[in-house]
Amino acid sequence: MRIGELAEKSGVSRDTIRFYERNGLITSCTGSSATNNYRDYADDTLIWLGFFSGAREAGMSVADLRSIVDAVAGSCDADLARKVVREKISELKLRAQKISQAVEFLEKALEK
Amino acid sequence: MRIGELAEKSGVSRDTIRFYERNGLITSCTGSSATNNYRDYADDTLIWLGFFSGAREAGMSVADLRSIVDAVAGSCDADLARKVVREKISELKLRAQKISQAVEFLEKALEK
DNA sequence: TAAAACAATAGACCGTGGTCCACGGTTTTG
DNA sequence: CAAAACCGTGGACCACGGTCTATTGTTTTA
Repeated sequence: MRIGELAEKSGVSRDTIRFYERNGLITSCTGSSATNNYRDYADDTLIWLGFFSGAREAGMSVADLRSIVDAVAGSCDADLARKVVREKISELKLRAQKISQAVEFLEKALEK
Repeated sequence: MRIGELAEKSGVSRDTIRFYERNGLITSCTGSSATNNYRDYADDTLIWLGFFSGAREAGMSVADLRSIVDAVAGSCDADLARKVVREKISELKLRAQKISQAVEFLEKALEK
């Protein structure tokens, strides 16, 4: 899949896709048909991009995403990978708590 | 209360407090004892700062906080104020959903 | 009363997360 | 085959949320 199609399907702009790639969130094999150097993306890149968009809205940084990708896809050390992912999960849950507290504060403000 | 004490008690740096004030999140009456122009904060500023810290971690922008403060403290129009606050609450809940989804994605990644 | 601690302002600076050119090459399409 | 549509790179630019510095003025405190 080329960048335009990926952008279209994922709802992530070409520029942002290139930005993510520069930052190691995704990879592309430069098509083997050597006449051009267009990026070629695997189908599952779409899945990842979907996750990234949601995760960004959930408050994760690009660096966070990077470390997840490195852990999961990099497959350096399975145990370490799991540890990284679990860590990110608990960070997310902590953030969810902060949200509850903020909601609570605001609801109290409404009551008054 | 002067800025140093407020910073100490709230855990928010002096610079950030002044930044928040510049951005309309808090106000101070310049002490009436006119020899200096030191900021003087009401006690409840501490409460607000606590909320702000949590809300920032929850992913709210300074502009979001500004509109809440304007609505609640500005007391322009009570109904409108409630509307603004409810809106922010639902934004927060949406974000919480994004978090659940991200957690779900990551937990699935762990299973594999 | 002198030094240390605190405060004010203005403005420079920083990382993050993109977004937007400009320019040149490649592919598609009518 | 020419024009339109697409892609690549590099670098400028942007908003956001602070943070830091310099300079000057005010309190505290020993």
